[in-house]
Amino acid sequence: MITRPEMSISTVERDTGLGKDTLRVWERRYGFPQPARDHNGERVYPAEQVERLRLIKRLIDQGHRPGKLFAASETELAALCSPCVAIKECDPEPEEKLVRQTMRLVKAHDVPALRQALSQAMMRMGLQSFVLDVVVPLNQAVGEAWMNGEFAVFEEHLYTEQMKSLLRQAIGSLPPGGGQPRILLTTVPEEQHVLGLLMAEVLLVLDGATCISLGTQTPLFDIQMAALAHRADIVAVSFSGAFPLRQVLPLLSQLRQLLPAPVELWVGGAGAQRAAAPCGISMLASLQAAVDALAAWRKNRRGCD
Amino acid sequence: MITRPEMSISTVERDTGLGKDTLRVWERRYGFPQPARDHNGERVYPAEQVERLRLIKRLIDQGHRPGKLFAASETELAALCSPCVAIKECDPEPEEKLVRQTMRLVKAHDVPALRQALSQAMMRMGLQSFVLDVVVPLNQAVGEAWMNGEFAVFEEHLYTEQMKSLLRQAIGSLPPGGGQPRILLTTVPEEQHVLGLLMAEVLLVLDGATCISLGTQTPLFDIQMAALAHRADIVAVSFSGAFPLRQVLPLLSQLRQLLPAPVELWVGGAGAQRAAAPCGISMLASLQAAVDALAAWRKNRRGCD
DNA sequence: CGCTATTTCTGTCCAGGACAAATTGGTCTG
DNA sequence: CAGACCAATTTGTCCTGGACAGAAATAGCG
Repeated sequence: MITRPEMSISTVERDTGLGKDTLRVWERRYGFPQPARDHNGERVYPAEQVERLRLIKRLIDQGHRPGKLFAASETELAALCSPCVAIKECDPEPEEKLVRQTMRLVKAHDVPALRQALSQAMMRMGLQSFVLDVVVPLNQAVGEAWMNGEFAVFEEHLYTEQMKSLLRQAIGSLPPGGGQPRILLTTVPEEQHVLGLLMAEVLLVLDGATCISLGTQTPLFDIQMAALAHRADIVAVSFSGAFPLRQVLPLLSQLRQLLPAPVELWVGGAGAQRAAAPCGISMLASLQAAVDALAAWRKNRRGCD
Repeated sequence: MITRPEMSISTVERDTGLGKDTLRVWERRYGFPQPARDHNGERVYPAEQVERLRLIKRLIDQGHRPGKLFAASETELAALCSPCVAIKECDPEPEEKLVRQTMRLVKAHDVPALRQALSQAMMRMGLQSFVLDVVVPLNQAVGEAWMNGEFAVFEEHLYTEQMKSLLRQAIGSLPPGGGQPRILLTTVPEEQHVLGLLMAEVLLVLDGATCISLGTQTPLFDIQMAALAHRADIVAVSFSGAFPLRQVLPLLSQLRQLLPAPVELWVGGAGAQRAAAPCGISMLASLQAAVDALAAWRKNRRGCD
């Protein structure tokens, strides 16, 4: 039997990523959410309101304004489900078939088949093509499916976990490569999505760079120390689409200031595509851009030395 | 040049894991921390106070009372550095040597050598012994080193990342194993440490169980849905030592209530060792206990069927 | 000494006010 | 009409200070 427990304000904060203050001020200003109160006067959020909050959060992270969102009620669904479905229709390539098959397997919870299908495709297509032509659109498709409610959170987790495992294994099987440049990969605190980092690492190692990955959520100060300790030529950080856009630029400026001038700062991920690049920071709009940037670095460096 | 930026209250919250409310109430009650104020009257924490807060948090998570901690000043250091150093002295086993070597390599930031040393040891000792006799004490040693300030955060990240990579690769190279029981592995929201889960997965897969990992931070409700969708016999969650002890039991009770009665709930990790087990929940004090529990499950199940 | 009742400790919640940064919209000028 | 500049609005976060429940510690008693 499935029960939907009611949630306290801190549980909702954890679950939606919206701060307590924000939740309270929305209630005060917009009249939503409107939680019940327990015997002690504390807010108790019904599951359906939390669901809606998650949706709203996602849309806000995409650039919508809260004021507009709280006005509409059914229109939201339209604004939500619509994006770029049309593009897919006219794309019956083999990669597209693989994407759809993968989605089906995730939905069917068939882990062995999922694993095998992805692994096989990777072998067949080669790593670079697999990452660029399959993993990228797949991530996007999974993200959209989650937003539409077609995927539950645990299904997205399942996919992510399998893909992480696969990419890590691929990286491990590559020659360690002690070549130039030395690239430090990580994310800032609060950003826990690592898939983009892994994809980048695959491509960069394939091109002979030395990658040192610190995983996610390294404090800025420690990124600085790590860059020095590992004599990194480049520090690469990634922001997912879910990362609050407002915080991106201040964080990058601070990090840029912390790093020595000769160390380049590369920024990738969906969050990077929506922010303007301050001086001294390379915003990479795609993974291909990262590969290009690597080539450019080498060309430039050869000229300098 | 290394600069130590001053932090806003939300930065400190991110960095220390202490809530804004807690920080403010500590200031009000204990007089620490005592941040400066910016032109707008907002708190600005010096880096040294944040450092101290991190330490205090760690000690509180270990069971110390805040009231005592705020009283002492130099005595803390003693209470901090002391634990179980003595035990190490009388343990010149080969595993112990490997642990120390690994610590040295992390400290030297020598990624290739670190990778090779761990990989070699894994091959030589075999997976099970490697996990039980090397990874477990190594994790503990790294944790302690971090607490003592011997390791920086980024060094701990580096170690964790390498170990995750290694264990994942090991799991990938094992036969996928479609045997009984089917075990769903994950952590609750807020708990982002995955190493314990990976270690458990290695041992359980080695013993022929089918493991489905959802990675970290799955909402309870989704754990429930995943358990049903994957027809799990067992749900295993892990709590690190850094997880607020107070929240463990309520979360477990709620999860236990969500899961069907025949599905067992196993709890591991340092956080599990310090909590009493409610009815219907198995607290596993060690990884060995997990292996034993697996054997017990099989014995019990054979009797039932 | 073991067990219960009371007190202290401690984290989290609440209300409602304030403010700065970002966005929007309007107006004026070239 | 494009673009620059200023005003109004929106919006997230911070603040104070009070309250309270549950855990831990202490006291009291059989």
